[in-house]
Amino acid sequence: MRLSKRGEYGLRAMIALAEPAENSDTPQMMQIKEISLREQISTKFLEQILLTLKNAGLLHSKMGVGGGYYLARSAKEITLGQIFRVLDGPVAPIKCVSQMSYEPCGCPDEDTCGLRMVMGDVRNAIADILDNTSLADVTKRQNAVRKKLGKK
Amino acid sequence: MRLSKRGEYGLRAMIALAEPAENSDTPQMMQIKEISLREQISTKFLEQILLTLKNAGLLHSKMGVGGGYYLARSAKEITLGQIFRVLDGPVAPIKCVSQMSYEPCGCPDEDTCGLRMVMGDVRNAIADILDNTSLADVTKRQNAVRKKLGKK
DNA sequence: TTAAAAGTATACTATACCAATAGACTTTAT
DNA sequence: ATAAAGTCTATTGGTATAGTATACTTTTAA
Repeated sequence: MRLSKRGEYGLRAMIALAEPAENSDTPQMMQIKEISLREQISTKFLEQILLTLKNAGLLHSKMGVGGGYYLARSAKEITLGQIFRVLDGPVAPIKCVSQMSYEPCGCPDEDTCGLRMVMGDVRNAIADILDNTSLADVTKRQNAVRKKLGKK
Repeated sequence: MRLSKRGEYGLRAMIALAEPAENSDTPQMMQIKEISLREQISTKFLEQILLTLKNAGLLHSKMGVGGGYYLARSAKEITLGQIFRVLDGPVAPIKCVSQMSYEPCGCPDEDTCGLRMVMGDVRNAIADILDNTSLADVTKRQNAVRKKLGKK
């Protein structure tokens, strides 16, 4: 049940982009370098990832001097599920329970397949979290912990 | 969030081994061929998988004519989580929230990392299902559906 | 006692995917 | 015009997946 590095870096970057915007409604623009430095991610690799996210409509960008990336929508309207699916594909552990890319799995009878039932539960549990957690929820939670620990 | 073919086949095989034993307390023995035929799994590949499961202590076997594999413990006492971990490793989507094989993930500060918090939730949701579902639970559920649908 | 059934054990292979790197190209502000 | 920034395509090295092949050992029934 693994999150790939692409997924991890992409999620981290999106959270970073959501963070400063926290108290303003104007989208915060950040440069690739800025993010890669702060999150310790290979710049070139991050380039690809942000591009993918942009092509998927989750990010906008501005070219040229003083450019950068910014969220395509407000942090409340972007869920981790959306980001995850763009970078790592379906949430389902097995294709026969996938909503976005169903495929039969070769068991004798899908209707009575116990593995399928359980994996369906797992898929729903994961999707429940990822689809109901927005970037804003994440930054909110981070701040709560920071406050509690008296950090930064 | 993927279950590998090894994991899928292994779980399927274990469920198959749990099934006939349902109403008896004596462990049901099945041969590799029998299982591979019924579940449409490459015999040679399944061989490896069952061997792994055996070395992990979840299966026992009997060699020679009339031999086969059977569950090492009763179906109630084997959970899907145990099987999964043997074949596919940790349940956690990211190492920094893994119980069985923790590793830091390189974010600036683990305590306040939002991604880590959410992935921790995901890990717990998955583990909750997998560790609280036994092979007996699965076969029970299968039978309930069979009955309801009037199948076989 | 020996042949066949069955599991055990290693090694190998082809393919795909992942993570990262490289380099050339395009757009934009100054 | 030039430098800063994103865009695009290709390539690389490594690892994981999903098997296949082959030789070996143990057990049992004829």
